[in-house]
Amino acid sequence: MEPDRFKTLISEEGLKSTRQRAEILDIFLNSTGHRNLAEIHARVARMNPKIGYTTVYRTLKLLTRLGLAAERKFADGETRYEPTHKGTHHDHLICLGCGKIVEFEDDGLESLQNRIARGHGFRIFHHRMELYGYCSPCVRKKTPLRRKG
Amino acid sequence: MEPDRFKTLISEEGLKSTRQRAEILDIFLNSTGHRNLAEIHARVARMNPKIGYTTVYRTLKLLTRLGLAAERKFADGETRYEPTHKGTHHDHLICLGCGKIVEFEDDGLESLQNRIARGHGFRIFHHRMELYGYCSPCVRKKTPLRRKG
DNA sequence: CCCTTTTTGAAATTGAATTTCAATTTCATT
DNA sequence: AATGAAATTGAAATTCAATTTCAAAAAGGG
Ligand SMILES: [Mn+2]
Ligand SMILES: [Mn+2]
Ligand SMILES: [Zn+2]
Ligand SMILES: [Zn+2]
Repeated sequence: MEPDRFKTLISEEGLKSTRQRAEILDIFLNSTGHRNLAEIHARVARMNPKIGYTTVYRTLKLLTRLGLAAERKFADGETRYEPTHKGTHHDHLICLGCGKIVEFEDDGLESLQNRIARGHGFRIFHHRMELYGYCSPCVRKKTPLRRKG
Repeated sequence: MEPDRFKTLISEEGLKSTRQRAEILDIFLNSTGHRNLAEIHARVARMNPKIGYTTVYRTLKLLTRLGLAAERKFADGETRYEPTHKGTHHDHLICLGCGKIVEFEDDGLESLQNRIARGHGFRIFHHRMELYGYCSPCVRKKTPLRRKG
């Protein structure tokens, strides 16, 4: 996102455009997703050690409100953030071995969820769906299946 | 679960059978699911005010290890427990209006999840799937659609 | 530049989850 | 029934992320 578009977005909300917010957004958007606050703050602080943890916290909340960030809570319970610039909704495959997170999108899954909800008289607004298991490298590491000889 | 079967189960684990554990199990199994610790402890304390929060905490952890309880963390982040005596795996529909939780099971969903995981080279061990929306009474309350006249 | 409002950041607070530890209880063994 | 080692209990302490507080600093409209 260009700095100017962010300034506009910010001021449309009646908020002020600050150096801190711009820096945090920049760093956040240019890093890989699913990071917790401590990680994001560490990265921000490497660039500008004056920026406090609280400001990073508040800015990530703000970005979430603006739709630029998405808050995630996987099984470990920690709050993580990911940029939404990829735009579309997606769910997650999470490796219990190495922690790798793979994103996926499946229309069949989405429509099945809606069908199930409708079957129970629910009108769904969002869902949460995470698949926990082992990625193929980790499966290979764990189960040496059978060796030659 | 009969007290004797619990005693056996407990001692098979090399643990001791105590009055507290029996009481907590009894109360836990005879109440509706998805309760947080404070709620479970409150109910236990009503029966026996001598039993401490910590013991309830540890006992629920124990029951989870024994497979008699399942730990759940829905979107509010609080840890909740439900008895597993219904046995089978299920997922949840959660009403954002009234908090009602509806359980469902859908083989098609389960197999689709496995298919998706396999497609990404993952071997899945468990998953988490919650659908958030409004139940029909809450939908009716929120959107008075159209009135006669 | 001025003034009001917002923002910042260090420190304090909150609250659930977990650990500590001395006192108590269990239970296998006499 | 008494003994004693090992497990359990429960109040209090600790942990730790999340959130709030508040005085000082910065933004930005006029
Ligand atoms: Mn993602
Ligand atoms: Mn359930
Ligand atoms: Zn892996
Ligand atoms: Zn409802």
